[in-house]
Amino acid sequence: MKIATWNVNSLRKRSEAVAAFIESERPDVLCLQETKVSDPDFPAGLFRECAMQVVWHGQKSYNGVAIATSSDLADVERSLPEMNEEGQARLIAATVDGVRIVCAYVPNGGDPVKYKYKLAWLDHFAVFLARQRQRFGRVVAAGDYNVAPADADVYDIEHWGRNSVAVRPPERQAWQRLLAAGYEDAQAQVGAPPQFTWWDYRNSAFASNRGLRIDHLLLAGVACAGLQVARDVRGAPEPSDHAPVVCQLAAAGD
DNA sequence: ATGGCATAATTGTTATGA
Repeated sequence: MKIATWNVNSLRKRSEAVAAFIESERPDVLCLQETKVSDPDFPAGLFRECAMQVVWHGQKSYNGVAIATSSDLADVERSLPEMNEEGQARLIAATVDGVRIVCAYVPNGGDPVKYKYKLAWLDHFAVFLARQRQRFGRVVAAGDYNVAPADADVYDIEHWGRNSVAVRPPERQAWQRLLAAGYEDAQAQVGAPPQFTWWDYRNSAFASNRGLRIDHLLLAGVACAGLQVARDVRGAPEPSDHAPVVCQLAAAGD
């Protein structure tokens, strides 16, 4: 099974890019974040034309997540339990071919006022992931985590700033608690050098490869056989500021 | 220290992102 995750920064703005990515990469599962579209306006036809089923959980203007698959979707869940009072659409989960797929858009928390919400969200997410693993056994939790787990996941930690978003100790500790819920970073499984997944729109950050690795796939009960960042997608005209990450799962029993 | 750029909401300007 090939699983891709991509923060598209507006699904409607990126509809042609999404169709082109599906056409070229042919993922079995595609997790999308920052769809930025309310549920009645969700462009489901885009996925029908690609022969994919899709489920979504969105809101007006901000956030929004979706899971598309060329197979069948079952047992769909929306929202993180106990974090729904904020009304932020950041989580959707579904089962595809016996693998539980979790698609998450973790709060950015760049604003100090919102940082507490990010940390609270991550703590609830750790509990959610532990329960998903207990219930389903085989889980892939993909998405934009807004955490660069190590300094190697940052182009230049001193230039970015050790007190800047995505690298502060509390959010890195929260990331460790996600692993402690019984998950392994697909990146760690393949052992290759980490690749950035996000580059600022400003100051030619992509051209000079000043990026962060903040989009991840956490695995429980399954193994990653190959992991790639689709950098060409970030280099295309009018791109999202994130590139897709593509994970090939090892066949069951491997 | 701030802004750079992009997007959605609107249609001049603000909220948000990482």
